Amino acid sequence: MHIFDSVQKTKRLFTPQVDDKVTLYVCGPTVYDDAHLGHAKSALVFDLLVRVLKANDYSVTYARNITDIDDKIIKKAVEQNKSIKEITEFYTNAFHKEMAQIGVSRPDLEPKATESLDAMYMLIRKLIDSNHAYQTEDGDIYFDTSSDSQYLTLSKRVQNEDEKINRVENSSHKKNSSDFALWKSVKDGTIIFDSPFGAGRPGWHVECSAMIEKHLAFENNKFAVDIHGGGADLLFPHHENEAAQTRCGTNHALANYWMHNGFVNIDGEKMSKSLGNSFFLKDALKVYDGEVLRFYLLSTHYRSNFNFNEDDLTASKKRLDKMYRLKKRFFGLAENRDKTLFQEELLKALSDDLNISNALALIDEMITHANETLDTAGKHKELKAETLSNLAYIEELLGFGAKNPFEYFQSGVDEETRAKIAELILKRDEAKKAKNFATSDKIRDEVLSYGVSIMDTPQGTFWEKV
RNA sequence: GGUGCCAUCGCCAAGUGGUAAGGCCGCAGCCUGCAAAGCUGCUAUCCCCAGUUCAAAUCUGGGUGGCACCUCCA
Repeated sequence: MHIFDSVQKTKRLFTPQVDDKVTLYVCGPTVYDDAHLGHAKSALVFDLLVRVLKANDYSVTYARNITDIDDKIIKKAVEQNKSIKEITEFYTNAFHKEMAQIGVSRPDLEPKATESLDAMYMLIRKLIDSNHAYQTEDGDIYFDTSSDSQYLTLSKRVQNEDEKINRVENSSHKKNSSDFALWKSVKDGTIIFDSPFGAGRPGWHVECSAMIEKHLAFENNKFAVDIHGGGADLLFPHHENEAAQTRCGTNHALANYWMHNGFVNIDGEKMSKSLGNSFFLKDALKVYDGEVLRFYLLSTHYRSNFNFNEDDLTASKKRLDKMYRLKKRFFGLAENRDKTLFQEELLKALSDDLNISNALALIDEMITHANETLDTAGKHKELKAETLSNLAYIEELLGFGAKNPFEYFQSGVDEETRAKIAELILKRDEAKKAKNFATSDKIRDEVLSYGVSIMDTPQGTFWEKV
């Protein structure tokens, strides 16, 4: 398997540190608001990565944190006169529910900041003891970036001298402008945790380093985790700072491979609250099927920026429809799990830094070939077995096609309408049998008025929601 | 201003030295009572200029045009 390492900026052969065991850590959401399409994209990308790693016979331990200590959470709690816990539980539950709707499996570990304070204290202690961190007069603890000769090697950033001077003047107690908070002492009497360093709350960056150390890292490994992932915007400063903390506070580097997913834009615009709420996953799910969203958001390479657009989504849906129509032709038949050449090629494509475009092209070709063979030789036993196996493999590896195909095409249509459509189709079939085509076509128009299309097959007449 | 990324058919999108995958849309045809679905066929030389090479979309230099990060952010 090959992975593009976004720090070394090159595609590297993936080799775990320990045998066939892979540790993966991905920065998860800060639970102060609803998940947007960007959260969905990131979760989907690493969900796919885990599936592909497993298909390559790796044993994967995947951790994605929940940041439930944060200034924005506190702000919201104060605004809504609720407890921190009420806010974080609400959004954590919503996150889980929405991720499930787009087929994202739960990670093996989902550490919360509030449950990892001990690990943070330990790391901060080590950093202070080794002179990589210092406490100011007012109780804040900062990481001393000048103490780390490798600082900024991750994001390959060059510090701006002018800015450096300005910031030091603005922030009275920091030694260097780039120093970042490990611990913020309480100043306004809001939310506090009692730590050995006084009351306050941890900085964002230290949460991840500490959780990785607590849950995934082995003391004497060269790297704390094999792969560290997250959105492209996290490279600096978040990952840079995480890496510095781990490097200076433990005896290993943070990650061997870094993966950063591209951004989701809406109709060419960067997502922002001023654009309204259309970018919330929950709102997208009101309009589009979760699996269609999954397919669409995964349909382009994970490192590219993604432009969310309704026309493209529609085109993408048609591609998924085609797979389900093939599944219809096999519905009810027993699954077969023999490994086929197609499956080997599919895995090979995805093992090349998750090349989804090549994978989807292979799927399209497989579908076309299966349809073609089925059209010309309906009772092709071998083909049936192979196709069933292929569809099951796609479901496992990519999470596409798990639904009942009839349900897939008819989702969102209420019982009453379904009954009415069924009744009309029955009438039409009678008219057709009597070769009364004027009547049957009239009935068809009536069926179509429900926003569905119908298709006559050897197995009978079926309808799909348009 | 600093750093970095990108530019492939009407649209989406692979391909990083060996002669342009796939999907959507469109056109023609097969199938069908007619449709729909399915199938078949057709449609680009890769932003511009210069260079390296037997060979470049792929490498180098220059240009033009987008975008991202540098503050919280997936």
